Amino acid sequence: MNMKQQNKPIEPTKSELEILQVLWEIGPTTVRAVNDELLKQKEVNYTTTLKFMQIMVDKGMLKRDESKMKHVYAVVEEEQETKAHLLDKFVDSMYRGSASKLMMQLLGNKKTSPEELEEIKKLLKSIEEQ
Amino acid sequence: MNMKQQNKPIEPTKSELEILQVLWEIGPTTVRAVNDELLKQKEVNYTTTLKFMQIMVDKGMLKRDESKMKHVYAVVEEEQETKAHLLDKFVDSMYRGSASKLMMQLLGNKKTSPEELEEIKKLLKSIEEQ
DNA sequence: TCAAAGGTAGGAATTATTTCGTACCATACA
DNA sequence: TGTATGGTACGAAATAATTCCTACCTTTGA
Repeated sequence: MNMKQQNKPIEPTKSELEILQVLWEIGPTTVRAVNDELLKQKEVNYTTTLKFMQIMVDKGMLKRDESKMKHVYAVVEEEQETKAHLLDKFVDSMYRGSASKLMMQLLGNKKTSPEELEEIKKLLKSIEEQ
Repeated sequence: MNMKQQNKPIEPTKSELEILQVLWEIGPTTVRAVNDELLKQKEVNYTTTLKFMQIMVDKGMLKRDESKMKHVYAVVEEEQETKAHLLDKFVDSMYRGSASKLMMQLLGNKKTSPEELEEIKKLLKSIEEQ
């Protein structure tokens, strides 16, 4: 039942997002390699990761090269495109689409370190200067 | 089966978040009023909303005044506290905890309007001036 | 050659989420 | 009083997400 959804936006679940993160970081690779990365963060069985990646192929989130025995999986959509969409969804659902409200939250968030704040100021300054 | 989880952070599902948004906006109120608000956005049956709100009481996300026939529901945790936590979780899972990376995404996002960008610049400028 | 190692496929169980039907209770008013 | 209206409670069904067991296929090396 190959349910590839070409045009619909990619909306990964929590587990799927973890796998996407790994693939974004290390590039196209095998289930084994992805699972090894995930194991650095949490307990997870090889076949569980395999199953998720198969489901993700089915959903059209990943594509796979089956020409070798060790299938190689790759993301379908670019990292920035997927993240832009997810961020947009987040801003919509949490801040009624207001990016500046999110900003205020971010700046008021105790978890945001002074170093991060410094980075943000630099970023904005560089934009100011254009 | 009253499973109130006092100390664990509140992690609402999509539907639960929609209900929280309504309660944050209009304050403590009845299922009917929440459902009326939700109906402005989507089709939803009264008993579905009721069920969610009962589940949310059970999870310790809402509290309820049962002294009158029309129960009045209120959020347990402050809006800003919940949002700070959810934003933090989002930054962690999407940007490895880097708020400035999120910022860059936000500023590069085509969906972010020029007005929003102006707001953000103002916000940062006011911080600069401190 | 044949057994171990390491792949994939697919089913099935469990839990979480979403949805709503039905029963039952209280209030209001004809 | 008794019926319509509008509440809550509860159970159950449908779907999505998570997890892992088992079967089976390839490769490799003793």
